[in-house]
Amino acid sequence: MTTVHPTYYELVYAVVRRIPRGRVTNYGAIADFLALGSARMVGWALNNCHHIGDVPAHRVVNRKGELSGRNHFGTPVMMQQLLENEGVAVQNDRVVAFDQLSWHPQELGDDWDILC
DNA sequence: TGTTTGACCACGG
DNA sequence: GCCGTGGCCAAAC
Repeated sequence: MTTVHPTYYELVYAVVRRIPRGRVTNYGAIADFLALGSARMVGWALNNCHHIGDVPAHRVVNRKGELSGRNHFGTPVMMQQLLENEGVAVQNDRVVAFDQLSWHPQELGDDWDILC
């Protein structure tokens, strides 16, 4: 591991940590905000998020609002339970009123680059 | 070093 | 409105 500067994972994790409680976002929004890589890359990064432990990956869903990553949690229902615990209604492995709960990283403000 | 693989997205048919 | 295809970029093999 010679690379010392923040990896792409770090950026993704940082954004995911900033997702407000009770809100959800999608992979494309994160990738678009970072202006790096692609939505696939975000999913790939989240695949390794278990290595971190404090990343609320359950707040990240695909563009359709489906819990596409539920299979990567301990149990398939864990992701849904976590969301419901935050007040996010989930039904049929899909976030209800996803359009309303959808959140974009740009909501953080222009100071994000500095915070990073 | 080239190929394969992803928790995706947009587009066209 | 569903299905196939291409694009995207970084890690693993």
